[in-house]
Amino acid sequence: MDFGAEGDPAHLRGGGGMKAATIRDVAERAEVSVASVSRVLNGAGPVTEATRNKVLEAARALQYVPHSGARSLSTSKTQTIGVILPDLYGEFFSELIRGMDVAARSLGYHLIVSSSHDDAEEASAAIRSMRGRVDGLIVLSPHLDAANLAAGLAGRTPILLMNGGAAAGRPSIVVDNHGGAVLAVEHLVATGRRRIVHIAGPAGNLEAEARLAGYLQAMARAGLPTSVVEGEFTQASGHAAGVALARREPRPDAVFAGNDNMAVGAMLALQDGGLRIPEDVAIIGFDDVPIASLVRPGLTTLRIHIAETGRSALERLVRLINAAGEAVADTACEIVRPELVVRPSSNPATPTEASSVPSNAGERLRALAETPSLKGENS
Amino acid sequence: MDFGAEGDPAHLRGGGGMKAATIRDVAERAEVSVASVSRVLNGAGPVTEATRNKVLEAARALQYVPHSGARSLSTSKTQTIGVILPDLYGEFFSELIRGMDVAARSLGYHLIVSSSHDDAEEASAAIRSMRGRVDGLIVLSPHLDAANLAAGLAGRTPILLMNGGAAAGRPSIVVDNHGGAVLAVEHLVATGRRRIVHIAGPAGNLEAEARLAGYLQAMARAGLPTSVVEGEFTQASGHAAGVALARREPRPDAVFAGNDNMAVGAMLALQDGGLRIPEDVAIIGFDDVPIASLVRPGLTTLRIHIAETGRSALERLVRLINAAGEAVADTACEIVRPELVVRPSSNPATPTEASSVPSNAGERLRALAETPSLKGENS
DNA sequence: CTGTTAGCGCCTTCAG
DNA sequence: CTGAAGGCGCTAACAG
Repeated sequence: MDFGAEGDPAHLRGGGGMKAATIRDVAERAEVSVASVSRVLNGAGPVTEATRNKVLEAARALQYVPHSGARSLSTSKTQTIGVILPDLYGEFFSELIRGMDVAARSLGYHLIVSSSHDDAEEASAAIRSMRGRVDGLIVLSPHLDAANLAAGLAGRTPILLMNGGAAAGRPSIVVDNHGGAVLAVEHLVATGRRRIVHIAGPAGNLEAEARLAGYLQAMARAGLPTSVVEGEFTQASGHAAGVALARREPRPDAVFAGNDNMAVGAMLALQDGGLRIPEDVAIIGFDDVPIASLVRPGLTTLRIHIAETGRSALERLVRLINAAGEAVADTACEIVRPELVVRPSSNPATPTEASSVPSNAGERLRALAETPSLKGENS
Repeated sequence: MDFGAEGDPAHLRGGGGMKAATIRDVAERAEVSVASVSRVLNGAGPVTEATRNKVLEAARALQYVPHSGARSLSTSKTQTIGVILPDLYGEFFSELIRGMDVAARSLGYHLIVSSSHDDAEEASAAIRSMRGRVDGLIVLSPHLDAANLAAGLAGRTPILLMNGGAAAGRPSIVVDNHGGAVLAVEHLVATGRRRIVHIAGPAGNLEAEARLAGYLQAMARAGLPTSVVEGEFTQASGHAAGVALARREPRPDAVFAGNDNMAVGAMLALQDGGLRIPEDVAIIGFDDVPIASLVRPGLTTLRIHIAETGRSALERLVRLINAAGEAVADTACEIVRPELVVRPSSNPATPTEASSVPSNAGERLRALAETPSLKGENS
């Protein structure tokens, strides 16, 4: 043990002040080559039980941890995927990320998130800055069209589009926003509503526009006059819209908001304006974020299994990554169809006298019926 | 879409099939050395206007994007920081991450998140896997104590602890959970409540335990009998607790939940059980997540400016990173003091007859008063 | 089975 | 001002 007697005090510090050990340090201490160390640590290649032990013991002694950055460089695999999103507000994106994170973990990938890109240029820069640090990208930022995407990538980084603008020929996942909106309107019409207002998402947002289009079409088909208020997908904008609507004459008898965020904001505003939900005004949102079932009355909405969608998106991207070159096969645009979830906020108008009690029986009943879902979604 | 008249068919594909250009490719095309390219692209070092132009133009033609992984290896700076958290459920962590993300962006850092580590071993592995891909770590996972931390790092990766277990001698940020709990109880006592039950967070969670301890101490000081129900920080567990409490005799007149999640769950259960909030039972939570102001009645809680805390945490970590070696100065444990936010859920018991209208005047008033904050928080 | 040798793509002295 | 050369830490052919 000539080398063992070195007595280097720095090593004794247990990783406190020393520079991290490299594979070479381990090799020296174990008196083998770096190749052997690599082989042992990666479980690849033939190794004697003897050297294996020497390496393992040296690695432990040095508290060696492989430098994933260096490894990435030589394998050209980072085991991390990037997610480009518009911002982190609201529950939609956090749910989505949660789903992706779960999938990523189980597939051995890391997640690197990048958000709040105001314009296409900035978003494009963000995606560019990902080169060399991710194996693939999931893009949700609505600012990125096909052109900017192309400008952003030099290489063939696999990309999964989820920003509503299904660029033809690119793997993508889009929600059937139009169809969902139609379902919403049809539900309201079927339950006796006629003066149905739509609180739209921001102009330029493809999802918002598709939902708006669906509303317009369904209303036209029902022979009803349309009315659209502009919103921004935020609770605040929904609230503002609600304030305005509460004063409008004749008062709307239903509100279809472009997403749950705005629906909740509008609901609070309408309630604060003295209107009863759903007796005076029915409300329906879009997305089915967790909060939708927690507000009172519970919010009718179009359910997208958000976390589930995120999980499946990530899995598909990983498949794309592994498929590498010949993945030209997967160029499909997967469509997620929202499902109508009826909650008390859109109950058919009930007799006026019944609505003055804190909670009518019907609502109470539904609330209880919903309870189990809490467990399923949150435990 | 004229990508240049070069006529290279591969390039026309808009980054479709070519392998990404390297710095060497740029150098060759510009007929200079890689060193010059590097200098130009990094704006460092003296360069002739002529070569600078040649390089720039070559880079553009090749759609060159620097490989950040490679750059990291040579500069030993990744410009990304890792966040280790227990899970992504609920609004608390998503708010926190949002705050961090904003700060990271403005400081030129990326964020890599890693969550859902069930035990200390797994969490320790996660943090180990970060070596070489982050410049620093923010640890929120409650499973990691000082020992496991030390075991995880070989080098001197800066770490900011936020898991409630302020390891002495390590930079950390902790919430004054004990003090907050005392505030909660004192508020309830001051408004006439006596049978105050605590829904505690999971045993073993330091935050949960501190809040519990605060509750016990404040109750003792007030000369009141204590009662604790176990929860898990989830809405479901809060709901379950609420169901049990609704049946209890004598009925509690106040519930202090370990966090807002559980408070909301309990509130719904109590309401569904026919109890009125706050007339029959007052409820108070902890954290002040966005949803706290959206449920009805609005939830009284202890406000932690979550996103703000996240932002400041990230900034501090970056400071630590830049301070590099001599940072032994910052070993402090920053304390975040929660602030009591009174909302209708803990209003003093009001006359019974007033409570039968859908919303009493007082609640209505407060709801309106809260509205502006929506704008600030969500726009 | 093991060691040697090239790189991965970039930055950065150090001469010229 | 510019180019050549040596790493950063690791993996992956090759020879032995």
